[in-house]
Amino acid sequence: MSRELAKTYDPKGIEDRLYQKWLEKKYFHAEVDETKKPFTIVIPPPNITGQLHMGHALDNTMQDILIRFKRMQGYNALWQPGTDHASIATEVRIINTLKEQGIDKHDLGREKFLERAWEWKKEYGGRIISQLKKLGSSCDWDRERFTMDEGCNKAVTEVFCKMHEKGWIYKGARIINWCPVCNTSISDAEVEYEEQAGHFWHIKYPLVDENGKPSTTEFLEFATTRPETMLGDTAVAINPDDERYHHLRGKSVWLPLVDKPIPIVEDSYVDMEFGTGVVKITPAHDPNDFMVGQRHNLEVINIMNDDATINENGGKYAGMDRYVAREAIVKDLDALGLLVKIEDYSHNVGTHDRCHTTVEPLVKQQWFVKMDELIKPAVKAVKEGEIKLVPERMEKTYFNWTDNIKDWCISRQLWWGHRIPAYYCDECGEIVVAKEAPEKCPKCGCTHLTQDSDTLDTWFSSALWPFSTLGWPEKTKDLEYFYPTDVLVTGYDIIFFWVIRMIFSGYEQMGEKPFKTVLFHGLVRDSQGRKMSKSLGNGIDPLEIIDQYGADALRLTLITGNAPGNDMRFYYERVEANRNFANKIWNASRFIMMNMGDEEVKTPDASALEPVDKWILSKLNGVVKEVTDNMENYELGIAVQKVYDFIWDEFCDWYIEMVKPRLWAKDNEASRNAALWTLKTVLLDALKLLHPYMPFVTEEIFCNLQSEEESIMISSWPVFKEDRVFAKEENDIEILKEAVRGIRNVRTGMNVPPSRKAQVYVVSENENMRNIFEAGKVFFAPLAYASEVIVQNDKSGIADDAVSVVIANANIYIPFAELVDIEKEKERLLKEKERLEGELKRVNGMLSNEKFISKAPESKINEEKEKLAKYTQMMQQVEERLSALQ
RNA sequence: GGGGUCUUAGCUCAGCUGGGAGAGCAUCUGCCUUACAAGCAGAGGGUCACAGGUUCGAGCCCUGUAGGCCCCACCA
Repeated sequence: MSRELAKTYDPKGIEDRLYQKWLEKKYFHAEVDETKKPFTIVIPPPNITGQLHMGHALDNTMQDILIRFKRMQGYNALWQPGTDHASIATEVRIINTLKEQGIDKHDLGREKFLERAWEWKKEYGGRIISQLKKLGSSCDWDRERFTMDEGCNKAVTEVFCKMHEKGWIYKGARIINWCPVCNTSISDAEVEYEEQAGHFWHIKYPLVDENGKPSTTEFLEFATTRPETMLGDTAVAINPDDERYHHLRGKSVWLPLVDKPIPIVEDSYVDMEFGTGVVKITPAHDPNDFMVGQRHNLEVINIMNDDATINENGGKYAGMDRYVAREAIVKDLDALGLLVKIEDYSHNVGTHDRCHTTVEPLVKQQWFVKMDELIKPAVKAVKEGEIKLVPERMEKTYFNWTDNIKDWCISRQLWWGHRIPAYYCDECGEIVVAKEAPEKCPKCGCTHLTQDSDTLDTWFSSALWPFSTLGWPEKTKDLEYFYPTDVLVTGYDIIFFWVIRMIFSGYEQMGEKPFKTVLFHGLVRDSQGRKMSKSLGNGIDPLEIIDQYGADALRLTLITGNAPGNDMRFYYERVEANRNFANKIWNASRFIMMNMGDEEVKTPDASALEPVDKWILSKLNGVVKEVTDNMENYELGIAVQKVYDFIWDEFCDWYIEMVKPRLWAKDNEASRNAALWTLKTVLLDALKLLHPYMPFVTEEIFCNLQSEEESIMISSWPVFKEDRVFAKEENDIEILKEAVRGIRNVRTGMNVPPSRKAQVYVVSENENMRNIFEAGKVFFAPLAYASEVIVQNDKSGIADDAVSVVIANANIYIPFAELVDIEKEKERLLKEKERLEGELKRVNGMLSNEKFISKAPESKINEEKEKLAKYTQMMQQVEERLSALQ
């Protein structure tokens, strides 16, 4: 059999081939299996309009890591995939495409429009899925769902009708946020506040005199940022405690331009300290004014059309755009002498998060979800730890929202989405909410009923995603087995839109949480820390990175050096470093395979294992535990860092170098076999630990290394083994490593080329130390560039001017004769002495502190005592050396 | 206005429940040593933002200050 591997790892070709194999073998597929414990993740469904960006890449890499980890641990792992119809985002895209063809949405008509939308879905819905596959995502594609497929539609209708019956979904005229460009209402969560430079118009309204006419002498002054809304003013308000205006109680002012009197009302909402302490009240176009209006029974006059032009209530301004009307009104007020002054003013303006149009608050009939009761179990669940948020601080954000919850406006004046299952009787106006269109009106019996033309907020269906995808409202086996799901992985930016809504929906519909843990990640930013955005053009395409460096390198880059919930910056240099890591493992494996050749590696007797073998096995054992623990705690960055360090530093840089002489020696088959077996065993376990992070390179090596195994992704996760703890060997090898490092250090300090070998004397009165070095000679010699290693218990036969390296309980001498510069050597030893003095001072300081002795734990005290002994001993050696050089 | 978060090596960031400061990149010096130059061996570089406090002991816990970022609220 041939085990030839290319000299560098090239992910191209390999990745697609392996992914295809996994698909064919159905490794991603999960079925209900009562003999196994389920582990479930539902994907945050990407928009059908979407293209894979770094946020998706991060989100899905994290999910894939968790799913692969649990699958290897023996869980029945289901990663439920699907896509979101993304009502408004998709509708806007289609409208724009139509516009390019010169077609208006309304000319096309609803039915034809929806046909186009479905075509769009067919064309682009699959794009993001194929991109997720490039990443290596091990979703169960057989279960792919869509928020507007038959099952999800059923779930939506079911929930709407149920909640309506319960009175938790209602229709009413409330003040809502209106987007004049998208022509629809939007929820509070969709409003994004932007700081904008504007003006503050100081205006005065004349008081109404005894004759019911506007006074020419008395005025009430106030300021506004939106003068055009005055057309809908139905009062001005003052604070009831404001003595400056007490003489105006019960009076009215004259609303100019509209020419009618409006009352002065008293309301504590008015801040006396701000401006003149007078506020104009426009109930139809400001949320606060709306509430004031309700308290004082004020008339609500809507002055705007859906496209934000002034309507017939605006008199001569009717037909003007809101900003045109603003200018005209200011001009007219000025002409009347009612404009006091104009100030520059910077304030926050609500905009639509999709199109950034300034939203217009206005009063309209809409459908709402009543939140006060619904939210309660969702609050309780997080408060009591029933649902865990990772990192924990996200709870603050969560509660900030739940504590200030307002009813959720769910109706949208859009076509692409779930149509509201409400029907209106054309004759008597009766409203019927039902799963099926009613044949006739239950009130008047007529057969002319029209369905509500609105659709639902896109988040209404995604709120049901964790159970609608498992078959709800049917009582399916999947639902029973896989629900509640285990982890939800998502960005903290959609905690309000989605996470909270899934939680309350889960409790309300299922009577059970939708997931046990929410793992949040942050944003992937560019190298300068800016958000990646289309307008800045600073986005980095994950697919290009995959093409250039491989999916494994990309995945590792997104995971390393990052704690949960934190934003991260993206650097090409880091991808490169991770690509190099893939290559490093590739070459280590190549080395092992080359040495294995075609021979069979037998499991050695325990006695055949040498100290180095036990050392690396013991180290690996520790890493297995650390990695597993960190992954259980969702510390993916720390976990993979441990694997990385172990593979590169311990395994490649030390262990492989240490066993080379044994592999090349022809005379000791048992030792060679033990080394090969250890190499293979450690590599295989390390590959398994790495597999969730770097699925492709690990699979390729795994299968090359042992052709009879079909896949690493269905192999079992390594476990900590008590019988592989070798404390003594771990300790002994560390001593040898320290000695090697010391020798290398001295040599480079003297510019000795590696090619110049020298004798190395190890002198120790300690028998154990001598044994350690004797046993390690085979590899110690080449690592320390020694021509010969001589271990003895005294200094006999060693030249006084030999270079020395001091380690605890031993002195190492390298007689370099002509290369040694006595002065430099003294300098080096003095520096070492200085270092030891510092250490001793610190240790002595601690140990002579009575409070430390009485309060610190015993283990800590013993630790320091051991150090004291070690440093004292080393100090003695250094001093001896110094005096010998005098 | 409320809340969160960050400030650690030249850069980007780790640092879990408090017990002698780490990584990658960058810089410098040697090396083509029969897996890997996408590599190997070594080196330099940090009053852990500042000021207090708790503690035998603080990068880590508490309080305050300064600066950055984010979220929420929205005084018209």
